[in-house]
Amino acid sequence: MTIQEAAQRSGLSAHTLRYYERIGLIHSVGRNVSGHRDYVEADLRWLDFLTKLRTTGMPIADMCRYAELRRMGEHTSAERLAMLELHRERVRARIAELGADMVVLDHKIDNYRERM
Amino acid sequence: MTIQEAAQRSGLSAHTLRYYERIGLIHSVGRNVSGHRDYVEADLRWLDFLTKLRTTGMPIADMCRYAELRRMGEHTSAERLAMLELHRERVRARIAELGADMVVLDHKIDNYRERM
DNA sequence: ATTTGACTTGGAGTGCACTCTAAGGGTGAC
DNA sequence: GTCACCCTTAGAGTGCACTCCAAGTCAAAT
Repeated sequence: MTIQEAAQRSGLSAHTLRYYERIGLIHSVGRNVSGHRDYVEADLRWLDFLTKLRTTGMPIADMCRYAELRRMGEHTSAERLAMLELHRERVRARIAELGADMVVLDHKIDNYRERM
Repeated sequence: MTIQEAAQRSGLSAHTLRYYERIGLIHSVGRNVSGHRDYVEADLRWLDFLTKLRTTGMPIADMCRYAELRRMGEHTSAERLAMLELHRERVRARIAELGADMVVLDHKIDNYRERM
């Protein structure tokens, strides 16, 4: 799969895919005879997971750490699990915060409606 | 109220308060005899509201637009209401997205747990 | 009277996450 | 074979939202 196809399917730009590889988020994408990147399904699954971490607000630096642990093998599972659990807690807190802020927003909107 | 007190109570830094004023987010904070900023309760309430918009992800540019409409008076209520409703919709979508992503995160965590 | 420290301004600097450019090489259609 | 268009790399540039700095003013404490 070419970088354009991978970009299409992952929702990331080709620029971003190269950038992710450069900083170590994606390890060893294959190259074809002419040196072009050749993505496989496993790369796409990993990209999807990375994208989930990103859209839920994990910093790139943490994602790099996670990717590094993953490359180091099975014995890093506990640390990876801990990272995910901490992240989940942050996402949960973020959802709660957004929910609370939306209540304020609702009130503000009600006020506007009443005055009109 | 001094800028330090306003910073303390709003949760923003003094740097940020000056920045917000410079870009037009906060209009005409009073000055005391020596030219120092002198915040009043109404400023604090406005800052709290601004902070809600920020933490829910509204871009600074949109907040400036909202602040500008507010300064223009009552006849801009409809446009401000429309902005808030659009923003609320985005926040709702964001909460939904985070919730969906958290389900994936939960599965991933379950997988780790089972394998250990 | 001098020191300390908080304030003022305009403008420069920072960190993050991309995003693009330049220079060069490979590939497929005509 | 040549044209259009893809790919490669290292490195520079961008946009956002702050965050800090320099130079100067002012007020209270010693």
